[in-house]
Amino acid sequence: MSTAEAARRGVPDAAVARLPGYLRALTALAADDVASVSSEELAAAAGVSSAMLRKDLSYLGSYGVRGVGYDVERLASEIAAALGLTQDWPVAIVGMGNLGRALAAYRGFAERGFRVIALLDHDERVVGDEVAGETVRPMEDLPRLVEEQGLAIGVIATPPEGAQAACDHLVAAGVRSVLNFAAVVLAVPEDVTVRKVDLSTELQILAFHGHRGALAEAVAP
Amino acid sequence: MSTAEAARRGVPDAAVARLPGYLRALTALAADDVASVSSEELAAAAGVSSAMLRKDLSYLGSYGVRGVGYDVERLASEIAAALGLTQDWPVAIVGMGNLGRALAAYRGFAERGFRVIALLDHDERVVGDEVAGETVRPMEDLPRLVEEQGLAIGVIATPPEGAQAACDHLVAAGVRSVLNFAAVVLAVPEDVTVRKVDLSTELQILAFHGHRGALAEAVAP
DNA sequence: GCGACTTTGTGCCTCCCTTCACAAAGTCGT
DNA sequence: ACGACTTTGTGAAGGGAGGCACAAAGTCGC
Repeated sequence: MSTAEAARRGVPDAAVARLPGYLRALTALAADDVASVSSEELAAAAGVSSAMLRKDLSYLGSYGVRGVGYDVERLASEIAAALGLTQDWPVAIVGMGNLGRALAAYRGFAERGFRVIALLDHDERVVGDEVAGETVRPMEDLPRLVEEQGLAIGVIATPPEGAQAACDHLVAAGVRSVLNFAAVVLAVPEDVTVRKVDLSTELQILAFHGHRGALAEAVAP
Repeated sequence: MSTAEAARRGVPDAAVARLPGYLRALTALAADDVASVSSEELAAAAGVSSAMLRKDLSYLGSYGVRGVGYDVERLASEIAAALGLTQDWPVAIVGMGNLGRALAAYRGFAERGFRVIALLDHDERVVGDEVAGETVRPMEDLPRLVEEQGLAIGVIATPPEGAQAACDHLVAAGVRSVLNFAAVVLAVPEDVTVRKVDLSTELQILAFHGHRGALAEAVAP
């Protein structure tokens, strides 16, 4: 089964969400000059069960060797290919408030072909400011960024009120992948993919578990 | 069914993860002086189906009125109670690099009873620095923060190499809820809840979808 | 006070994901 | 060259979550 076939048949979303974890574990192994790894070892490194790892990898193809395991370099490159990480992914960050500036300064984006090519804000008082060595641009620059630089991913770091407008700008310019840090549900055409990251939600889920743990203790000590 | 009963019976994790979204939508409605809302309307605001919303809420109890809908204030307060947001949740941020400083400055934490009570770092060259109006403390302060201030949630914003050590410090001090921004899988005792937020993973998932979209187009235009 | 209407709460069904378990396949020692 | 051993890849079973559809329950108008 070729990579193209696998992509056409469709990898379950749940499996896709784990692939980056496998890739990271493999990269770490490669850095330690490990040449080969079993599903058991790799699964432990990625924090999943070995059966799940094997099934996930089987969606991509047969890249292991029975009785031996997986070639680290080879598997890493296959996963990277499946994720589409062989190409460059230009990223723009919209909203230069506290969070936006933090994201602009954060090095995590630079990994794996994600390049922050522009910082934008709709507020003309912020446009022109220098943030993390880049000049903040107006929203009107978006269409040009898409056409001339192949901008593909937009990161929304605006306050909740401005998020939908920012998203609309991105979509109108042709961006079809959005990472949303604002605490709102964004409405988008169905060919646009949105992923949401919300610190407040995460904390509230943690609160539930902490709360629940304390309660369970009180009920059945 | 009382809240305590509901908590004992157990709300599915998938439902818990959506409760913060409902709560946020309700808070927005309350701010607009809306007194009552139907499952259809609330579901739309939270971006889920009405059937799912009703099922999720049914895990908490029967707080709706048939033929009418839900009382906004009442439901908000029931969800807040279920999530454990009636109490205060002191939070500590560990790791004062780029990301840690950003999180310290980010106001999103202040919502809903989450108070950042301490910023920590293991590097003595950073300890004592002023970040977002707070003095950075050494890791050794953790046990005291737990005992004297009820510290309950730890946020890990260290580089990947230091994340496990930071987590061990938190757990040893008695923290049982951890929000992990580092790109590693943390090993913890089973009574500790860890949630992971990873920008790189999110971007890679977006890359997959962008990639796949382009591929599907090429195959069947 | 009663009937028509609205909207919730939930039993049931379906689908997808995870886990189990084993046959297939390849390696390594002799 | 062959047999014992290891580890993958996958068919089948099991479990859980989401959607459907309707009975139950309460409101509102008359």
